[in-house]
Amino acid sequence: MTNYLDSFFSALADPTRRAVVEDLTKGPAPVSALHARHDMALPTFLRHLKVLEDGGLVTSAKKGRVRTVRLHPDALVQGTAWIDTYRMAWEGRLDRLSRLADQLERTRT
Amino acid sequence: MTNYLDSFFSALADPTRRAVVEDLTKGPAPVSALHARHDMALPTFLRHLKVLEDGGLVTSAKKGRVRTVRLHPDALVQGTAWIDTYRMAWEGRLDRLSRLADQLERTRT
DNA sequence: AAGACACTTAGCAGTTAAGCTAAGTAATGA
DNA sequence: TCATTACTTAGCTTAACTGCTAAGTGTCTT
Repeated sequence: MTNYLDSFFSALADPTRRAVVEDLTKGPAPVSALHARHDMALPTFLRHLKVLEDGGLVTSAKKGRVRTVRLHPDALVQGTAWIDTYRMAWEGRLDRLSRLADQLERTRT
Repeated sequence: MTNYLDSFFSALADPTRRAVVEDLTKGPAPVSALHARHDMALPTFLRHLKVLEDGGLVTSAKKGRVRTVRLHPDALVQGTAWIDTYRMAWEGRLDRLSRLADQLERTRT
């Protein structure tokens, strides 16, 4: 019952981490550049990056002394799959409800 | 910087709570019916329902001694709005990248 | 009126999360 | 080679989360 969705959604449940995802849509960036716009200690920030990486949202690679972080391809697509499934089920239900309402309406007139 | 997305995403970061959302796509249900399929104490389960309600995913109303829980209309739609925004930005970027790749390809030949 | 039913509240225990500082390692640049 | 840069690791504190049990409140049902 527990799966990668736990870590995907908890990764997004924090404003700092969502801001990082937002930044990364502009392109890959080194840790230090990402850290620059957040007022917190580097080790704390690195923990956030690890959470994003564990959640499958970003990947990173180190070259020399610089670690470059980038959005994981398809991360957001795959992550929304769960929501989309139940969103469709729910919206389908709403559709059936309105068809039912239409039928009742027609029966009455 | 902190907003309702924090509680929306953390509400979904738990398998029990996602299962409840899943159940509710079939229609509204009383607390006891939802609780029946989860092997945990009722107070614990009620806490999960509260997290879902705080996250704007479900609403509930009590009639007599029964509390009926239902999916909040548009909850999943609104909740995916954030992801969709950055998903589009990211996919747009990928599109630009592939156009660039095409151009480079053409330049070389 | 009394018992059963459907939550509800209160409070406790163990675990995980988010922040910090201090100290360490590996790669550059002068 | 020595200092600087760019992380990295270790360890600590506080707060929040997830589970429990025990006891309480209001609503039926008989």
